[in-house]
Amino acid sequence: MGFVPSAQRLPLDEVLVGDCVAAMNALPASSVDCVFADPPYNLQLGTAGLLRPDQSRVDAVDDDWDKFASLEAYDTFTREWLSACRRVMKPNATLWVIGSYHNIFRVGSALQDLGFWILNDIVWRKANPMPNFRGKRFTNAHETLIWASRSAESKGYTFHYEALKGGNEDLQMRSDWFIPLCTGEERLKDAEGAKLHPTQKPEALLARTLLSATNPGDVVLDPFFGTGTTGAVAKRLGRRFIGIEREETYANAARARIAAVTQLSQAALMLAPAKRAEPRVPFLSVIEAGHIRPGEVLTDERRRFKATVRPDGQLGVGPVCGSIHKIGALVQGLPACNGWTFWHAERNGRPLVIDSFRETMRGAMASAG
Amino acid sequence: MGFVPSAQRLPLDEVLVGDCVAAMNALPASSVDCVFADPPYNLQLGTAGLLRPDQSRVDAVDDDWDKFASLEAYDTFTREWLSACRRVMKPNATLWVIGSYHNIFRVGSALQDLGFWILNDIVWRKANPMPNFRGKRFTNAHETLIWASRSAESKGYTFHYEALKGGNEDLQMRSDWFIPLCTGEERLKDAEGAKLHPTQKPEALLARTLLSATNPGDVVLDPFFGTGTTGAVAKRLGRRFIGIEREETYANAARARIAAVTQLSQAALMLAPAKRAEPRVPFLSVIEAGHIRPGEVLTDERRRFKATVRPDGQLGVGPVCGSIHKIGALVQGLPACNGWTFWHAERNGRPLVIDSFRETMRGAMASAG
DNA sequence: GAAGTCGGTGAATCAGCAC
DNA sequence: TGTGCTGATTCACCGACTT
Repeated sequence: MGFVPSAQRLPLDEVLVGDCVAAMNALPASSVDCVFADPPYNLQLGTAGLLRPDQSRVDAVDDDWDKFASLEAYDTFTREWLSACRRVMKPNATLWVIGSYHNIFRVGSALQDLGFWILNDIVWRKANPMPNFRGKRFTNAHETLIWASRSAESKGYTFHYEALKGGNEDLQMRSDWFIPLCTGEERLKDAEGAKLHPTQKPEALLARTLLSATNPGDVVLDPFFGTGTTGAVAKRLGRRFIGIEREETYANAARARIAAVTQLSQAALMLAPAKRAEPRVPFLSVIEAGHIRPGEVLTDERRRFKATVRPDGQLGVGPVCGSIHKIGALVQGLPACNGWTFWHAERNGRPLVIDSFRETMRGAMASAG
Repeated sequence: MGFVPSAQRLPLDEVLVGDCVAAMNALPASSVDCVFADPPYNLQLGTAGLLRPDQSRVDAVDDDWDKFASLEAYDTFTREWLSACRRVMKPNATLWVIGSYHNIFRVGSALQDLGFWILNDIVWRKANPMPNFRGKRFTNAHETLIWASRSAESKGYTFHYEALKGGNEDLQMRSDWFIPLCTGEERLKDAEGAKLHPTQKPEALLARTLLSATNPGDVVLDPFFGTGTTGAVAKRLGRRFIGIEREETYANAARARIAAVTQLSQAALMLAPAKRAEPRVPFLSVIEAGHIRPGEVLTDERRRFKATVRPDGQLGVGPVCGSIHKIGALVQGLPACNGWTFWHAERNGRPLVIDSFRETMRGAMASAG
């Protein structure tokens, strides 16, 4: 432990190096307004390593800090750091934790057991997730954040409802957020150009949490500071931070990163989220929404070709089945085909292009991002 | 308990009325292929009731079945029904559970503790969620499903990867699903026109889970059957079901609802054959069929590497010979290689991937029965 | 300079069968 | 049950490079 902060004074806008539980226990009680925590996920990967289809190796998280002997050991660790957080939180402070299905159920249960009161679970929908290379599961395309107040009695927590609504085209901000991964310029690299930290979070994610649940000048504590995304965003948004990080290398990188950040003007602090490209609509969703029935026969505009709609969102022609695009190409003998503009369903005695159903769906999805 | 099923016979396509743990314990072990469970959420609402902005009262879930004395009582209940499910699941069966932040962390922790192996967490993004009337939180716009196999060793579970991909415009199905709430015609009403069940799930949600993770003819168990959405969808998709429901009123509504459902045609049900189920074609057969000549030189697509086809179906590079896969890995210096997609033969002056010969062979094999 | 191509990569609990 | 062989498998984005 390289620091001994006074029990009276908060080490503001500093990165403390050491074990987070010990460091938090050295801070005064009831002293921070918000906690953001990105704890180890306890991934338990296989020993063989995962290969991509091109035989390159996936650079997975295999760091020592993510290794726990058992679920019980992980639970003990979780209760300890959550308890330490709770002690330093002001009565109306709130806590954010991010995790995946590997750990988030353990974390959620533990914080309920400790008396935290869950306000929302938030889904970070990744714009560009890693695919599932083996084709054995659904693409793991999201992570979960839990937002909780210190207790059920903490009614006075900060939540900028109106600002969030204004930044969301006057619709309430939902619990599912669509945000890209941290890549490109934003991703910190080491001298060799490799990623400096395996799990650096996007600043956009932190920005939305801090804008939602803190005021300018509030103190934000991050017990798993890593390369300091929380600190960088806090400084830019005019919040104070306390970072705790076990690895000196990460702490140093975080200090340099934060030093380069400048605070936004007060006026610029509440930006509207950028508009995303039009949402992609799976053909299966069009069936699920009831626009097209399973078993219905689709044709081209001039009714020369026919195909049957399957309940899984594929089209069938005789024994062959595939996506709307693939089957469209097949029946025409072409290398490719846009199924949305090729296939039609009979409505009011006339062929209606299925792309019109997609347009309808997009209208419904617009409010949901 | 109004039923005593034989330990030998499965009560298929029936609704059993009674406590789900007792009912499951009366079923034979290792007998069902899939479980879908929508347990009580333990909502812990305040006693005052929630008012909309126009002062009308929100018709919230306040039924007795959703009341538990404490988190511990809810955990005990959860472990009991999950254990009973696990006993009746076949070794490669999978379990789906749906919940919200009130209960899903308890459920997820409990099933991990019991030895289930989480395959994915799935986010059901609601197209039309109820707004947050007080403006104190984010709109609760999603629920979470956990998909788990019976144990980490259950590698042979059903997952229709190719069919899902085909229904999603040839992209892997992600873990976030956008599906509307159950409303309108689909929502069951009582004699007064009020909703019959407070938490009826949309059939589209069940359809996607059953299409993903079961085969036609599979047995799907639902221990919290309610008004029988699982049974209705299972019947329509050609699956068998076992429903267990405590309330006679709901069970009767479910029976009537399911009786009115007709199964989709066999043609509409047929799933795309999984790629791995396609017949294996030895490389030697491709030579024997005359698609490739012994002595012919194969190359990679860009003609950087060369190998000679031997009459026994191996490839030779200088003094070394081996399978198309082994030699492909060798020349590239990789640990492994799919020779079918790596090697090309010159046809019409251009490299043609040898996998296309395999496709041709498969077509011939299929038509030959 | 613009447009297109190519390679790299992201918190991953990611095989099945014969012997 | 363990070992070893065969073989099935990826999407969105970014940056560097080529045309």
